[in-house]
Amino acid sequence: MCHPPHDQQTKTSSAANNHNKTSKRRTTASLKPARKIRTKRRKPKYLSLNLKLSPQKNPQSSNRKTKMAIRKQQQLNLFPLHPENQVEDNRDMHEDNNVVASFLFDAATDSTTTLDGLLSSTTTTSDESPLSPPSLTYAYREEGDSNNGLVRTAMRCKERDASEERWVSYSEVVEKKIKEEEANSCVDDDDVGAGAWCAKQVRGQERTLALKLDYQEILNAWSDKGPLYVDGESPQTVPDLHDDNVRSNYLIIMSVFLLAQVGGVGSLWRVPEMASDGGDFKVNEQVGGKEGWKREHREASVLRYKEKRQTRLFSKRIRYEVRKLNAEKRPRMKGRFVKRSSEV
DNA sequence: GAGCTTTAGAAGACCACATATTTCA
DNA sequence: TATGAAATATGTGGTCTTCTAAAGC
Repeated sequence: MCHPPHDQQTKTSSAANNHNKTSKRRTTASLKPARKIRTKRRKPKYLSLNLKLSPQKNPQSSNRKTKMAIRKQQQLNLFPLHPENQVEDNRDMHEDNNVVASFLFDAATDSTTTLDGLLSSTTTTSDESPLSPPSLTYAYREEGDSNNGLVRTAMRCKERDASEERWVSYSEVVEKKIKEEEANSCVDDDDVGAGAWCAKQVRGQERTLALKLDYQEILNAWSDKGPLYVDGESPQTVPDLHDDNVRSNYLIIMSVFLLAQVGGVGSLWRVPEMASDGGDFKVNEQVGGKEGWKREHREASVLRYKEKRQTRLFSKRIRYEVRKLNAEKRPRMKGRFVKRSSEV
């Protein structure tokens, strides 16, 4: 259950208690100097939307204001700004995380790779199936052989040498590809469109092609596929990952989120072509052209996305206002509901 | 740098009960 | 097939506890 932000009063009171205890200890051990005041703030342990919630609540003091501001900076950016609205603040995060992202997605060296394959395959090695999509595990096995190596690699991101840059901008690759194809007089204008996996074309070049995700493209592609949340269904509804269509869409969402977190928005994958029925994603080597995304459709999608983004709400969603009212009226003891007295 | 203590804050548990949903006759 | 009763599931908010990352020693 997702609760609203904790009551500040509770926090302050418990903090006050702690301080009392501390001061007591200090008096007994007065010879020792008091601890220095912390200068750094801890990072949030878990992903929290708390600061996205109810931002308009009246702060009770400027102290609290600054506290909240500091904490806000620490929150993960669950819904990062659209690339065009990004500001410089993100730069540091990108610098820190791009290495992780590059390593995560560097696995995609085969043109047959799909997001599905990339995310679901965890044990494949090049020995087992040379034709199967390269797995994330395989990516790490370039350097190690642990099954959970990828995770460790991600965690170890700080240890990686910054000079070990493997991140290849998709646009660069596409440009190269287009130039090559233009040189061969067989270029298709729209080939830059969503979802071209062009590892084949660049294989053999100096660098291994990294699987890239075009963040904007994915969001645009998703914008006309309905909300991320399943409105009107019970909150217990979870994606049926046995359903190929659902799984594909779900994986895309997760990819967007993951990329937003670890890779920023600077350089991202291109999304595979989405079928017209909104269901499956297909890797189509003949993407673009007349069968691919039509310009008008894409513009409309972008518009829809922008509109949705403008009107996005971060407040807690109350499904049943009546229950809220009832709960508010319900008697409590130390925050817990208690039985109503019979006289009422 | 390892190992310990302290601090602070996120997350989750807890409660009663009205309402929603499902099942069955 | 329609209806109603019974059974079951769900959601709601304030406070407290637990857990744990980070800082300090």
